[in-house]
Amino acid sequence: MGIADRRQREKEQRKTEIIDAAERLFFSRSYEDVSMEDIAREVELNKATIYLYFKNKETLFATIVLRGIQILKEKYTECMEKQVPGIVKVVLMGQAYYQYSQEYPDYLRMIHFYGSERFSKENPCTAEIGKGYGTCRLILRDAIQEGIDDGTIRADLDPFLTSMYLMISFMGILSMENKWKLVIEAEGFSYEQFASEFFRFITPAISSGEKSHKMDVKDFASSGFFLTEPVAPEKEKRKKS
Amino acid sequence: MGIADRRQREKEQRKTEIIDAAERLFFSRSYEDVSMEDIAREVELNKATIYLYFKNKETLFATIVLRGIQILKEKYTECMEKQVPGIVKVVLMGQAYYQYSQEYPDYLRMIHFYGSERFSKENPCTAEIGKGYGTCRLILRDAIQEGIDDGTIRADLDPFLTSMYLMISFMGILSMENKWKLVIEAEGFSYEQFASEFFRFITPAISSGEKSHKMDVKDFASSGFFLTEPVAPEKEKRKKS
DNA sequence: TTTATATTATGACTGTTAGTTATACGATTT
DNA sequence: AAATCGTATAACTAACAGTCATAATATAAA
Repeated sequence: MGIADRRQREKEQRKTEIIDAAERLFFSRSYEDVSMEDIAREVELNKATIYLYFKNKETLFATIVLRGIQILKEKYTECMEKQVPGIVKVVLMGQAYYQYSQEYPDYLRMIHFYGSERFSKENPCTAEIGKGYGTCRLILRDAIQEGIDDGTIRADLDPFLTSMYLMISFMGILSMENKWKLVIEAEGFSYEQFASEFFRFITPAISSGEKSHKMDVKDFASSGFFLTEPVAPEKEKRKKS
Repeated sequence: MGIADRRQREKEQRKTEIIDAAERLFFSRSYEDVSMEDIAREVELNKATIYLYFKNKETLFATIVLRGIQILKEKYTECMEKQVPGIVKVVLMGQAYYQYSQEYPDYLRMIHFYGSERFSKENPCTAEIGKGYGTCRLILRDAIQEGIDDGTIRADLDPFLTSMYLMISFMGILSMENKWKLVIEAEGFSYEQFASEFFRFITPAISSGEKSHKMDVKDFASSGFFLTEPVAPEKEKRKKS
């Protein structure tokens, strides 16, 4: 009994060792630039051994992506638990996404890479990753519903659609960092400003314009609610504070 | 003289034949599922011959992506030439993107695939594709500037940032069709409604709230300006008209 | 017309990689 | 001590991007 247990534990530990080794490599190089040979060398096992633990390279990669999604889910859950109006939860979730992109840029890169085709939809991991992302969106949707109920979010919005639009926007803004950072900085913005300003841009689209809009500008802007100071439309004022 | 000309023409024709054959295959299968052998067979040439015309598979793929970008650029230019207020141009550009996604779903898929890493940034085609996309965004930025000048768009918005946010949102909304279509339809929406409703969602974020906001709702909603009728927040009204 | 030259095309090749298989090892059980 | 079972491995296959020496073909020169 104890022996079977130990063997089970050892097996799971081996699996974890493989994931850890693969993660180190996938964090530092792209999917195509990491071969199963490389991973085998990193974890000091034969390549064929890895295939005893993972069906294929895709599944191993997806397992790491799932780790990343899990962390994001936790961040969203924390936002939801805060005692603040619905619209503030929504903005907090956007900011949580931004913070995630700064804390775990490699997970985020892998998540986006996994989302971009080439990975089989039949793989059970794909469904699980989709479910993980879906959970985040559901949390966001609940926050939107709360905002509608407490009067801080436009009552005519559909919570489902709005949660989709916001998730897609968050994802888009933060998946572009590598690609468009230089363009953004060439225009005199830091990426942090770029992300922060997005919340100020989007708030009027969701705000009920009564309680919440005034609240954003007056109460939150000065108390660290937004990531940075607002950007004035004149170029001269764009320098990062 | 005439002979050199003819040979030049013939060479370019061969190149076009290769691109056309590759396009047919890349339209029907994914990047990884189309081999250079396949393309060679399709165009009835030896694989090595293709390498006389294209440096590598990436470059051939990118050449097709450029065709797609060119078409999008033309659509944006058309919107810009319309004699309408700035905010209407902006929404028209979003709709142009939607129409493009319906007319040329395969180009769009290839464009998004090209954008998702794995393709070398050193390849001159990558820069050219980036420039093509950049041109679209500049057109959008000009439309936003016009809207600010004619009072239909919030004067406190930065045209550069706003054009980025909108482009990213358009791209995001329309790159998700394959992935999230089922989720959206499970909620009782058609993808067309999903895209159309986005414009109604985003308009308050850019509208100056004076001339333009009322204009959207009163004048345009009933005259085909939006793609579909507005969606009421109740699930019962979600069926596609 | 014949020969030389340049361009275009090709079959056969290399190197790399994901994934498989037959075999060996080592711990546990009989 | 022998049989059993799970784990590990070396050697393999198949597929593919990209290369190269050689051949075929068209143009130019003799």
